Amino acid sequence: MSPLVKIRSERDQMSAVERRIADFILENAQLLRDYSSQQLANALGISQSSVVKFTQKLGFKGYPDLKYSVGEAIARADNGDTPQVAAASGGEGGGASAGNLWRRKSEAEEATRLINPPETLHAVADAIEQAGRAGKVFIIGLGEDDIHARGFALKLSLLGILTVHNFDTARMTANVSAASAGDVLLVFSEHGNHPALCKISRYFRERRGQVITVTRHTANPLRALADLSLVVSAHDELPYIQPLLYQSALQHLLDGVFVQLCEDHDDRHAQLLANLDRIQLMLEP
Amino acid sequence: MSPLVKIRSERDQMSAVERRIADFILENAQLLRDYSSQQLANALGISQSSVVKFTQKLGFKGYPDLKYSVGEAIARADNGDTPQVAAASGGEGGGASAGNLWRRKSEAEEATRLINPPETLHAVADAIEQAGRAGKVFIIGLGEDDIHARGFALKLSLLGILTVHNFDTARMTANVSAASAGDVLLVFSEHGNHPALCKISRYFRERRGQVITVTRHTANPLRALADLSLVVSAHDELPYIQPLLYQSALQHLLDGVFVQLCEDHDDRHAQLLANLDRIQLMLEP
DNA sequence: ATGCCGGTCAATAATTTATGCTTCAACGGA
DNA sequence: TCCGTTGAAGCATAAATTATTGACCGGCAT
Repeated sequence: MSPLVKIRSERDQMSAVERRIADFILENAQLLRDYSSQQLANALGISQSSVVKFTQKLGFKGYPDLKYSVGEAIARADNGDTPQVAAASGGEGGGASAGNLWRRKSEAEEATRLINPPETLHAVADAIEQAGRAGKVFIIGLGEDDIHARGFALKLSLLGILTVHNFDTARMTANVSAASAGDVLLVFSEHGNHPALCKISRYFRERRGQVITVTRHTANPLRALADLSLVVSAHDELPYIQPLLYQSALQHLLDGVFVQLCEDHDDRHAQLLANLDRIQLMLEP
Repeated sequence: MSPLVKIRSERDQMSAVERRIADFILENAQLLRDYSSQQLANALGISQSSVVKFTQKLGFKGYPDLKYSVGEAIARADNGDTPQVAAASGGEGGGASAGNLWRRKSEAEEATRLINPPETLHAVADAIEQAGRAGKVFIIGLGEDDIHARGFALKLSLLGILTVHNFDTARMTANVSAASAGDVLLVFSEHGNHPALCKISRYFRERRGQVITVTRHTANPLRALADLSLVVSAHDELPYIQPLLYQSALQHLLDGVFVQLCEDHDDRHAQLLANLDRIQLMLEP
């Protein structure tokens, strides 16, 4: 995976100094070739050890390893971009941004996949499965987040998992008072700092329920409350592109959980088939 | 020029030791990543200084410089066959299907892009833009289709386009009676054979409104009624995968329309920015 | 034969990278 | 509010990697 995508994806979680390093590398990747860790540190007015620690935190063996990887990424990009442009311009009018959109989405999806360990996905799927067997699944999201909340709730109900979906904090607060141990609350909140959602989550935990949050990959109050948290990485300078990336990456993440639910549990799968059949019948009588 | 080509071209004029270094690098370029100059020397049973001298003779600044260049060359070369990524993501539990899901989605998105001519996308964007300027945009979808209807309606309203969204045929029927020329109806229906939606569309046409349908790429009654129709292609044998593909491809299609709306009309873009700002303010007071 | 020359190496200097330790500031709980 | 904890950042230094120096050796032309 491209180190640049990785840096980009973790940028939001970084400290100030780390973020400066990240930005410098992202903007001057080509310069890295001639920079030692010390020079990079000087350029930013920070200590050399910070640079090394930065690289290690990202999972590289050390500074030379990062440098080498960035070199590869640049080389690949130089080669990868040209055919892409050709394909896009050959494809359709206005296709430049269309092809580009697709590429950006892929990056966001990949970055998102990387920051959510498979164990977490498993754990989330398991928690939902358990709750579906012995309790209830509460789902909430506001605004655009409601779209995903709604879609996911629909899917869970197709699997025969009882879900309580709300898009209104007042009603959800009321509903949550019926929660008990073994239940799960799924909170969708891009920025994770909506006070009402935090309150609901806290209340839910007090009632011994398990809280799963889905937010951006930042340190946010909501996520801090979670038993399990799914995180999304998606960035773009263009304000009308970034939400598309966020939603696409989030959707991909949810799809992953859904697939796992289907594949890990044969009975869920069977239930899904039955429900799909039933719906089919309803649609064309 | 590629360092590997350079090495090969000068190989014939090298001394014995140099030639052994050259051969080793040419045959094991990928191993170079993890070799220091000392390790390389050990592997060949020669001195480390010979390795350094070798690199300098070739015109590199030193060993790390050669190493970096070789890294670039490899990255450029194995453009296309990168089994590492697939293997890596396929490694973990459930990862196989995760990587596969991604591939299938891409295929569906591409297929969908291919069957929707850019003129149609343009026409749809234009129609919506017109309606937003001089009339109303009605949006309806049932069940899972409602998810997309809802999401798209939300986006349009961010662009300052007045939308009337319904997920209930009775209410929509009532609303549609307020339609007039210059209005647009956007109908989401995967299979396109819901009688009530057909009726609503017909009624809408009678009132001189423009009907845009979003359905599967099949001959279906709803699509037959459309002034403009967007179509989605997405197939999979697995019943729990196919809906994911459908939704993903559909979303991508809608995103394309949305981007076009943003990019073709600066004022819409400006409106979007203003609305995003306003929302931002509301979220964190 | 002998002096020159390119090639190699061991030793070592120079540079670069990695790590241990300290300080400081922010956060949360008593 | 105070205190203990935590984590980020820098400094000093150890470790490593890389580059250079100078000595040695064998071939070769003078």
